[in-house]
Amino acid sequence: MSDNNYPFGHIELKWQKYWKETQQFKAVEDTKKDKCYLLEMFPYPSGNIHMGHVRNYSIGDVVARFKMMQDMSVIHPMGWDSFGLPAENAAIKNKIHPAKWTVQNIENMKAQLMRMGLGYDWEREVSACSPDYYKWGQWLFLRFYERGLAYRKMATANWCDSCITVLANEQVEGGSCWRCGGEVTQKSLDQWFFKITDYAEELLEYLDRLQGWPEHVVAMQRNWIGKSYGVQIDFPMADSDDKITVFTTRQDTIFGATYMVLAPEHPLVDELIEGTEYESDVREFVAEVSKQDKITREASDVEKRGIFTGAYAINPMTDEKIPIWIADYVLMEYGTGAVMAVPAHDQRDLEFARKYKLPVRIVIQPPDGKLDSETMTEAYIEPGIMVNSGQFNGLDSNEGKEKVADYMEEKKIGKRTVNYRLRDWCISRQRYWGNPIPVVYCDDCGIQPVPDSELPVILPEDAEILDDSISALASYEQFITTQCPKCGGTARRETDTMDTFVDSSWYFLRYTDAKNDSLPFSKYNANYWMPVDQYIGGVEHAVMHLLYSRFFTKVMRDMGLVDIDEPFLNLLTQGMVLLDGSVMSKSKGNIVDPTEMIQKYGADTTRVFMLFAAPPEKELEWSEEGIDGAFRFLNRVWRIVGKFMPAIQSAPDYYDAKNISDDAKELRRITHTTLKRVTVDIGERMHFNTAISAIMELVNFLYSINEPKDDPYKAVLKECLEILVIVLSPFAPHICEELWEMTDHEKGILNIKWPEWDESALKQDEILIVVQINGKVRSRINVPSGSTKEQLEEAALADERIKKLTSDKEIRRVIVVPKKLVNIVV
RNA sequence: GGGCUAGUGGUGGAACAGGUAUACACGAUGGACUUAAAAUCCUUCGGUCAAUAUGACCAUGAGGGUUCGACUCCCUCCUGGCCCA
Repeated sequence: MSDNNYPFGHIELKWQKYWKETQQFKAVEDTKKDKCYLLEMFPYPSGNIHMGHVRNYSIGDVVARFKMMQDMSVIHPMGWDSFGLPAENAAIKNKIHPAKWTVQNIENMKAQLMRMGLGYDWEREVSACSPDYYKWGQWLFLRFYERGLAYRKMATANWCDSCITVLANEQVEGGSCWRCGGEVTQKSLDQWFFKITDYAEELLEYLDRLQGWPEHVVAMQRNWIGKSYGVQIDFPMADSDDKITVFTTRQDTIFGATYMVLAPEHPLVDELIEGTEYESDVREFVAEVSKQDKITREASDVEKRGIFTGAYAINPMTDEKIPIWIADYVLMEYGTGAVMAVPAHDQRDLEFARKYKLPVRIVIQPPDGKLDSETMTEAYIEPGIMVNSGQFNGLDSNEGKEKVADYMEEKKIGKRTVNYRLRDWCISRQRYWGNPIPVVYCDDCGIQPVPDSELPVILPEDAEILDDSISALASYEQFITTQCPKCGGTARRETDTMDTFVDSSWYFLRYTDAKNDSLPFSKYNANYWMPVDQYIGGVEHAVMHLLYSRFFTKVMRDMGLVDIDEPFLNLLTQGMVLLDGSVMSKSKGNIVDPTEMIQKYGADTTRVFMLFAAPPEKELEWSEEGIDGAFRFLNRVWRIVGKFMPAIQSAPDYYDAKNISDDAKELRRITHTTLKRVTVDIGERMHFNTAISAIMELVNFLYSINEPKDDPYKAVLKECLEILVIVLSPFAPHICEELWEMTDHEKGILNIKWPEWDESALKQDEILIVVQINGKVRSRINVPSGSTKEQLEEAALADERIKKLTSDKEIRRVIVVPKKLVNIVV
């Protein structure tokens, strides 16, 4: 690198110091201004920032600076998602306490973010593992509990027999324990849940109002909630008074239900087999299935396994006796844990029926052609004409659906219901490094919430973390043993901690009032800043984090803490930064550290390079090719401003736009075109790569013009350079602050108002029109910019080349698109 | 397996509402400056055929379709990526 480059090291530190000292990014609740809440997902403090952070936070910073220059009251906070498993792993590996490890990492990463020149209001910093934050997480848990939204039930967790521990999902690798490689089974434990299903309908309904969200994220959430309309049908048992309730959306196929299938975990299973010849085989099968994880069980490419229970049910429509089976592909969590199997019209049922030689009966025929129940290998799942269905024969199956449901309701066989795929949120984690669930267990009084006055339940920092075979909390006696808040007797503390998704479900509200010590946040502040105007984060959070945050917001609204329905007005889901085709992650060891790049080229270059590489929502395959180009560009800006400095210093402040030379007019046109492109690209499209390329084009143009001689031209040039520095400043803030100061302006480009482009400056006298023959470009003509359709057609047909090419042909049609093209069809 | 998403020159990408495909940049090429190099500045660069030109044809993962006109809309397929409580 040569000495001719601009001195970025000196400049960047100078302005970072200036921003800090003058509190440029302090957020103020100013009711006279429009507010703008700009938020990027807070990072997990893993130790160093990575390229994904650089991308995410550069985007946010550009928008924040842009909004500030548009004279809005901007809040742009930052914090730390600082609870979670990696801290515990690091603790075991490096013999360092998670708290210490986390605090070190935060310090380090905070310095790195500052070195990037990112403008945050650090006074509002939030850290999930700090007691003054997790206290309010516990407080919220208790409010959920009071409202019946937090409850305990048995649920399965991943369990490693040789490590004698619960494993998080990410610790299970292909069905085996990540540490010992031993078999992972499913173990039932009492766990805490949040009743998100109570809000399923509202979470679904409000999706339509999220106009500022990408459609695909809305679609993912809609599918996740998975609302379906169907019927709950009671199937009486053949030999007892019991009944089995199933949920189906295809009640029109019930005449084809030739057997039933229960989930292995179904509570009725024990009863059905007890004391029968099938008992031992069934129990063995149930035990085996319990080891399998649910994704594999639901997958349609694995062979289904099942076993007959020996019991029969009655199909209430046909009065037939049908066998009851148990199979791995039915899950207790969905619907009622029991299904009526219609092999002719459900693929999984068909495969199962073929495997176990169960009867297949066609009850829907396609409109064209006929199915054969003996030979069919593909279930027919489309609508058709009902057959073998008693009084419903001949009906269209869609119509039949309603008729069957009506009949069932009338005969009290079943009733219409709505089913959701969404399940309640298990927030229990059998881990140490998380927010303790504020509950105690008393032998006499049962489950007792910890009183508000005793919050927070402090996570003991002196607990020993020996290895991860058992949660450090669960083995720490001083923590466990406590007094019952009700009777004062000896009681045990809950040792589960909360899922870290709980911490991230309301941190955006804490930012609005981060130092409040009597409430999670004040209603006034929350109402002033919320909702978040622009949320930016990785697409990998499209469902869970964003759904949980929406849920929390609605619950907090119902508690009266805040008046908004939805937390995030506009959402930008940033694409991943990939290396060799997969996400950069510590576990894969393919992290690229941005520090080196900042050292070598500076923060401005790093930011420009990152944003120029691709539009934000696209995934980005990492490559350093092009970093030189970004650096070269900033140097070109530096030099061209220097070159024209004398000219603009002698320029008058004003010019009459109607009275300037053609050259000046052209410069002015390009300047205002650039201003418009950048304003729209940042403010509306959020496409920073094209904004930067527009600025590059302006700079290229500046290199092609001559030294200005007359005063009006100098004044236009001065305006051009000012606009250049302003529009570049959100991307490369340090160099632009410096250039702004150098060109005789007062310090602090953030205090400048973002200029508005002059629409009249964009006009061109002549524009280029394409002339096509049969859709192929055959000529280009220059026409006055205001030409009418008729004038365009006339000019196109008068063109020499077009005349020649059409002379021996018959013109059938002429299509004229004003300002674009003329297409002649021959 | 389900859901979502992407595929354009040697490379990253542009084309915003169906209207000039390849802007901007990287890289490469040739040149200017220099004793030389770096830096800087300028030229050329999708493919095939041409060599007369405002030239022809082909090209946006593959194959079909709609249209005067398709990277863009529809159908089928192939290949990557993300998420799955």
